[in-house]
Amino acid sequence: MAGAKDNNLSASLEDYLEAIYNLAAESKVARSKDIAKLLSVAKPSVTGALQILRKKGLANYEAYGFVTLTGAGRAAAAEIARKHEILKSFLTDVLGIEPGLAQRAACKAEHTLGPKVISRLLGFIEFVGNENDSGYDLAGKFKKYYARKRTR
Amino acid sequence: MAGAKDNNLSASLEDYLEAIYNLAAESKVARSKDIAKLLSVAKPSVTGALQILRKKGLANYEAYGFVTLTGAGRAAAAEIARKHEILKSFLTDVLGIEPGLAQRAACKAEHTLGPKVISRLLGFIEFVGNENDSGYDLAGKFKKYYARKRTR
DNA sequence: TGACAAAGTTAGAACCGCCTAACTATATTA
DNA sequence: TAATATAGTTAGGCGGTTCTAACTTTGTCA
Repeated sequence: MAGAKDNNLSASLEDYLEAIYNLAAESKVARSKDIAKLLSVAKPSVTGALQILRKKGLANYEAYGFVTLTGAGRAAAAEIARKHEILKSFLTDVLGIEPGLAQRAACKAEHTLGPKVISRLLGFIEFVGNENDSGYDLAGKFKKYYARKRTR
Repeated sequence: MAGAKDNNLSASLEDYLEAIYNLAAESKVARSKDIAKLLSVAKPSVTGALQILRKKGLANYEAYGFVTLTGAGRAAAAEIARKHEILKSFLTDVLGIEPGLAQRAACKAEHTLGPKVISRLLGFIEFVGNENDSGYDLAGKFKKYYARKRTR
C-alpha cells in the first residue's frame, strides 16, 4: 500500500486538512501561501504538513505544484468541517454567541469532540429548531433568561 | 519576583494542575505516583511538570516531598475544574451522554473553551434546570426527540 | 539497624510542531 | 528573453511533552 492510512490525525494536521478543503472549495486550488495565511503559520510549516498529508495518502501534492485532496483526504476534511459547522451552529444559534468568537471557539474545540458528542449536539440543534417551529422559541427564551441573569 | 506569573498554561500543565487539585481534595496530599497514574504518564513526566509548576509559582514542591498548590495554583486549578464540571454537566444533563464518555470529553475540551463560552454554557444549564422546574422538561423532551430520531 | 521495596529524580533521547535563514523554482514584465 | 518579484523548499534549531534506563532517596519490617 502506498499511503499508510493512519487515521489518527493530530489537531494540527486536521487544521491543515480543513484549510485545504475550504480553500479548494472557493478557488478550486489551494495555494501554499494561502494555507499559511489562513492558519497564521510560516511557509515552511505548510510544506512540512503537506509532505505528511501526502505520506498519509490524504493529499495529492508535488513540490512546487498544486494541492488537492485525495478521496480519503476529502472525506476526513469533510468530517472535520462538519464538526466545525455543528459546533459553530450550536454556539451561535443556541447559546447566542457572536459569530466571530463562535468561529474561533469551534476551530479549537472541533478536534476534541468525538462522533457521539457531535451526533448529540447535532440532534440538539435540530430539536431546538423544531421547538422553535412549534412556537416555543427555546433560543429566544434562553437569550432573555441570560440577559436577565446578567443584570441581577 | 520569584515565580513568574505566566498565565499561559498549556493543556498539559492544566492537566497536571487539575490532577493535583483533585488528589489533594480527596487525600489532602498529592503524591507523584498518583498523579502519574491519574494522567497515565511515566513518573519522570510528573517530576518535570512539577518543576515547571513550581517555577511558575503554582505549586509548592521540593524534591522527594509533598505537593501542594499555592494560592495562585489553587485558583487556576479551580477555574479549570469549574470548566470541567460545567462541560460535563452539559453533556450529561442536557445532551444525555453517559457519564464515562462525558467525563473523558470534558477532560479534552475543557482546555479549549474560553470564559465567554463557559459562562454561556453555565447559563444554559441553569436555564434548562429552570425550565424543568416550570414543568417544561427540556432535557427530557430532547431525550425523547433524539430516541425517536434514531429509529427513523 | 540493616536490607529490601517503593517512590522519586536525573540524564539522555525521541517526536511534534513551529520558527528563521538561505536557497531554488516559477511567474511576471520590461 | 533576461531581470526581478513571488512562491515554495531545505536545512537547522528551539520549546514542549513524553519516554526508558539508571540512579538516589525514603520508608518498611524482620
